[in-house]
Amino acid sequence: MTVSEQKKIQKRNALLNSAYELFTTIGFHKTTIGAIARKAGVAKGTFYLYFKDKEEIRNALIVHKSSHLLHAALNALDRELDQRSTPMPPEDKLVFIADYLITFLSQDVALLRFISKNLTWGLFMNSGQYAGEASDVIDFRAFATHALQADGVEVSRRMELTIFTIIEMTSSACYSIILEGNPVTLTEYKPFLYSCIRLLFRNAAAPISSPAPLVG
Amino acid sequence: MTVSEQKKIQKRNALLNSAYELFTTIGFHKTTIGAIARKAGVAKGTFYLYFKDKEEIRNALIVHKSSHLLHAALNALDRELDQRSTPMPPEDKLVFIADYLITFLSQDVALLRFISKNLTWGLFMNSGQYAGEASDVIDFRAFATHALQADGVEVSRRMELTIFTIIEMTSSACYSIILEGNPVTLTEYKPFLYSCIRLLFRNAAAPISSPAPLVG
Amino acid sequence: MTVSEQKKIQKRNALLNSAYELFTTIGFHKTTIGAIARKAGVAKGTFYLYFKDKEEIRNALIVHKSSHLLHAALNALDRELDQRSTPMPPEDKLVFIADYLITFLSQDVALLRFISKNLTWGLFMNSGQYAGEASDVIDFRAFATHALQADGVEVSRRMELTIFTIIEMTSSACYSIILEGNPVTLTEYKPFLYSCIRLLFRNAAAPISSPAPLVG
Amino acid sequence: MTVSEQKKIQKRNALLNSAYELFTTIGFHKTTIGAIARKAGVAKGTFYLYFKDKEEIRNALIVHKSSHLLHAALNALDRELDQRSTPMPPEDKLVFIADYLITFLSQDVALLRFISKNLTWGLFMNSGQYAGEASDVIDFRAFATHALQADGVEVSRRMELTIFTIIEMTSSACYSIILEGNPVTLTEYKPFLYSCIRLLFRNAAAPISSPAPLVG
DNA sequence: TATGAATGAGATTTCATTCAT
DNA sequence: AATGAATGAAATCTCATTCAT
Repeated sequence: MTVSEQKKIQKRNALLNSAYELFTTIGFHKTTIGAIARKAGVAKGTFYLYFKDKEEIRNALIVHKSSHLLHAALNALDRELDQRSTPMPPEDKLVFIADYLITFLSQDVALLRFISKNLTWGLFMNSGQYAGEASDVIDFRAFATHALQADGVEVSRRMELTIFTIIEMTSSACYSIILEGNPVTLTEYKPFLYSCIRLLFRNAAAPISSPAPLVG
Repeated sequence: MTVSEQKKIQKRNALLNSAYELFTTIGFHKTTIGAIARKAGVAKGTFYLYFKDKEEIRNALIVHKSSHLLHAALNALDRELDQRSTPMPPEDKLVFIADYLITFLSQDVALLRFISKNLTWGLFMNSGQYAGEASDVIDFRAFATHALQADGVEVSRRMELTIFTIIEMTSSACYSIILEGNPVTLTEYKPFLYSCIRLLFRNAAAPISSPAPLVG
Repeated sequence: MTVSEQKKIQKRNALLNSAYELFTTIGFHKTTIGAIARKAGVAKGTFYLYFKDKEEIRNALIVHKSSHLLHAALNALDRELDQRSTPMPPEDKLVFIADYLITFLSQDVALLRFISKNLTWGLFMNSGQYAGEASDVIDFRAFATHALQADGVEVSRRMELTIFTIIEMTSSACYSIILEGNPVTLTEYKPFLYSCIRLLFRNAAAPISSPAPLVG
Repeated sequence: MTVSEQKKIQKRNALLNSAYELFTTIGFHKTTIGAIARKAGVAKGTFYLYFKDKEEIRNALIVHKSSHLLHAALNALDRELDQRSTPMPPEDKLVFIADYLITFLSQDVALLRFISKNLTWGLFMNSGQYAGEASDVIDFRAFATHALQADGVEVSRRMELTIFTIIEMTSSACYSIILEGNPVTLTEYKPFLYSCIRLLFRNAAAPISSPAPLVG
């Protein structure tokens, strides 16, 4: 990589960091391109050499941040698995990842607010156009399918819907609780949430012929 | 009510309708106050006689729309109950209301998009500042507590959390599915979702010592 | 007319005058809307209450200025006719108007440069879209036709083409001479040009088989 | 000529062609130097090694294009003369060249629009500063003088003015007609225009006291 | 010579808000 | 109470030009 290429990457990163900081402090709409450039230490026109407009830099950030986050969670799971002598049941893995993400985001509210309810979007959608150079972005659904199959779990249609539902439930509930502290504290909510996750997961994993009795 | 008071209310409503139409078609941030006034057939300055700024009219709309929606759901439930000879179990009531809301919103995507993830916010929060003159807004949590108690269900802490979780899960999942048609169609998803709601509800309603038999 | 309507017209005129002065001194493209507004003593945003963009104010000016000019020429002709005891032949009227316009424009080079080669455009074209409020704009072709017919001249196809050709020849040649002083002075050129006009006019007015004598 | 000199000329030509295409399609003012360079396949900075600014490349183009055009017309006249057994009267030569130019430009409206009313300017003026390296540019006035003298026509002051007037009349009228199709079609206008040219020319060539017969 | 990243002045345009009528 | 002309700050985006490589 030439020196000038390095400089370009540095500038791009400076712009991304600057934009992230402004978006999370004063908000997307109140952030001006001039402010992003100024904070990044470049001229206003330079911004346009790297991004078409504010939307583009926001999308790049969402992809970038959510992919980073998921990687961190998976790495943490790997480390956990390495330390154990016994295998971890799939259900526990699910809860482990959920717990990692929730804990992480509760400590970085700015990040939570930013990727907010875009988490699913960020992960499910970006195999497509926005992945761009961030080719390390993960298709979470494909990943989960693989992981479960590797653990001997049959990924039925029902299981797919369950995964989807768990993600939505978890992200939405935690978003509310972390940001609004309502109706309980996160500490109090966590065990309850995990029991819900386990409940739903088990129900999906169970053989249909002997289902958890759903309706009387 | 004097004629001039009637005129004031008419103007206010014209502004609200105009704003709603613009917010749902071209978006909140791209909607200008000038456009709202023009569409409502009043002068720009008149806007400021009724609302402080764009935020204020948006909040008034959220409260107004979500309260209307919930009232419609409750009315529908009442009509259903009137027609039955046998009482309806609380669990069925929950599913009935969820089904009403989901069906309604899937037929009015603009409304869904508008109140979007503000549903909880709109209902839980507005006992406070935004209820304002729209004093008919419902505190859904209080309502649910009352309704369940009236049905002889003990509203434990666990039940409260369950209600909260069900609302988050339902609204978040349906938002994704209706707007993105992903990962399944709404028709396919509904029965699955309702089985999840029943599962969570029963689990909360059941005595802890003898949990709803899950599986395995 | 209310006071506020008067003020609006004053502002509009202030903007037109300001734009004209700047267009003729520093040129259309180098003139900024900010400068027009500043010179007119109004805020930048006010410009946009009166004109869509720079093009629009330019077109308004062309129409305005060329229509004024033509009216002045016709008024001068009327005054001349009033003073005479004998009627003026059509050919002389043509030369009179040409002379008036050339003399006038040679004394206001800025105006000449501005309406420059738009004279024909300004007069022939603006029956349509640009006439706008300047409803006093003249359709020169229609006018000439009428005037000639009133003098008993038959306006044949050949005469129409002659009028068109004379206008083009006169405006184009005078533009070059006044602005570039090349290849002769205007004083030297005028008698020559008028003889050309007479030559072409007589040739069109004359019966084809027996041409009008040129000189004498 | 060294290889590097050849490359320089190629680059210069690439820039000229690129600029011409852009000027004639999107217009001079809307064409950016970046676009010219990109289309020519060179870097933006390279532009400045060949031309000072946009004005300079435009002037180079006007000189280049109009000189080419005139050469083509004169070559066509030469070929015509070669094919004839009898000499061609000067008046016919004038009409021949006018016809060649009009026909050519009506088939290349982009070129017409570009050199538009700059034709005279391009030819009369460029003996001076803009001729530059394009030393093949013709001084049309000098040329016409020579040609007429060679044919035995005395080039009086009156003849000079006539030539000038004919050029202005022809270019201005044809510009209007070709670009606006107004007030007649070119096909209909041509014979009329040529009769005007002949009329003016004969009038200049004839002894003042005994005018040339106009028609027939 | 050639490059093209970087610059930053400056142009256009929008719009919330005020205030005289 | 209602109007809407006027404001002018602020935002977006462009582009001629420079200069280090």
